Amino acid sequence: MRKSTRTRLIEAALEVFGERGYHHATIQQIVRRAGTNVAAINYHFGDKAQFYGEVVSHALNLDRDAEHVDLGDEPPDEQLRTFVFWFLHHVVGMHKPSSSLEKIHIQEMVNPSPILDTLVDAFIRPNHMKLRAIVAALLPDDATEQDVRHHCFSVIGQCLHYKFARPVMDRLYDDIEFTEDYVDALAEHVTHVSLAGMRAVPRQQLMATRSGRARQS
Amino acid sequence: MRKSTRTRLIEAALEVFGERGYHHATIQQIVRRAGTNVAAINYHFGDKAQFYGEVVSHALNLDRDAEHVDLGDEPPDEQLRTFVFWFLHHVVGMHKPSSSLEKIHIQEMVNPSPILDTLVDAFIRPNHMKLRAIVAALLPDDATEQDVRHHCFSVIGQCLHYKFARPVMDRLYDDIEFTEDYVDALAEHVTHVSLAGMRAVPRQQLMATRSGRARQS
DNA sequence: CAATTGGTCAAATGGTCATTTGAAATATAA
DNA sequence: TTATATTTCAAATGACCATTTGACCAATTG
Repeated sequence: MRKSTRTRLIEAALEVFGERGYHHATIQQIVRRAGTNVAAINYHFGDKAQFYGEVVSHALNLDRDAEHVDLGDEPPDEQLRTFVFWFLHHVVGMHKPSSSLEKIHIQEMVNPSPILDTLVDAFIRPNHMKLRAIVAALLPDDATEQDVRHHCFSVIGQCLHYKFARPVMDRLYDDIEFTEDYVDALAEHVTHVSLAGMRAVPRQQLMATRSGRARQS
Repeated sequence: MRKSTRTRLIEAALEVFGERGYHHATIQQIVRRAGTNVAAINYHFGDKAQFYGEVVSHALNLDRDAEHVDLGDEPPDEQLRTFVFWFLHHVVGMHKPSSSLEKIHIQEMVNPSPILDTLVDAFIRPNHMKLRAIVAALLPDDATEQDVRHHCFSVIGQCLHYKFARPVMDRLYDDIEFTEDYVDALAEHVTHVSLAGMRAVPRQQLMATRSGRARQS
């Protein structure tokens, strides 16, 4: 027997919401892809917002079942490398198509909806904590909470830039191609910069003289 | 005499497009702020798209007249520090309100419109080239084109993350406040990581053994 | 069989928005 | 002043969208 309308709707919506985001996705596009009509949304889910909630829950369940990045028991610098490779390939990569959850993750960062809270709790925070543990292991013992956070954000920020700034990059350079090997090279670069940043000595002594700069213009 | 309707429209639109982006800004909001009505847009500019084009041109002209970051003739590492402070405070900072052009820059990265080409040519590329020059001066002479680009993107990516990921950061940590001093500290951190990444020895020898990783899951 | 239920459908409704229209007001030129 | 062009306005139009409605179909149940 054919999949139930409800199932087809959720699967179609997963794709469409991932491609266009909550606001730009229209019910029409979803029901057309699911081979039914708009009233089915109202019947099965109430309205668009509740529907989106169901779709994200479904994606989170799929994700729970999927295998996650395995950091093994390697030394922390190797774990960082593994993490960055995983993050760039799955969340940013284009060739190996990101899961719908990861696409929705990106969409929600760009145009947050109320569901972002759920997404942070169920998906983003766990991954962030994994990274935090690695960073904390790499930094000196006296590193502050701020240091740990900032190094985490440096890692993630470098990676996500290749997602968010793609339209700009393509205009700055016309020879960029995100092949699998190229993403490998990017991952190696990000790992290299991040590790160097964490290993270099702190620079607290400079802070005092610095504040005041950049207020020039 | 009162400013012309045309001028008031452009100034109001600069704010509204900066706050909401092209797609989410409505003509209503703009004309209300300008104290006129919707027909004025059609009369003076044709339609919303052309109007937006005029607004961006106007912002670019303002920017041309404004003073830019002065990198001086300091050593390149100091120039990088200056650049990062400037970028974080102006493009990312919240307290010192970004110019409308910088807000539109961000909006266009998130939801590109056809105007992005213009924006890249007139605003983004010049700044990128400034950063490129600094990065090239910091890297060893045998650094490849790819290395230069990637280090540029690492700098910018770390900075922009504090703009794009704010909704997520606020949910991960409830004690972040983007005061002026905090942005100073962020800038110092980004500079530190970036400099460390550029000074550390290349890692070409690792590349070969790396490709293949992260294809595990 | 008849009646109820669960599910699907095409069409209607109502809201938001950009865009157009035609009249009114204001400035400019003759 | 009169005539002409420019600018503003309130209201209409039409596109797109989410949501609702009521009819219709098919399976289930007594």
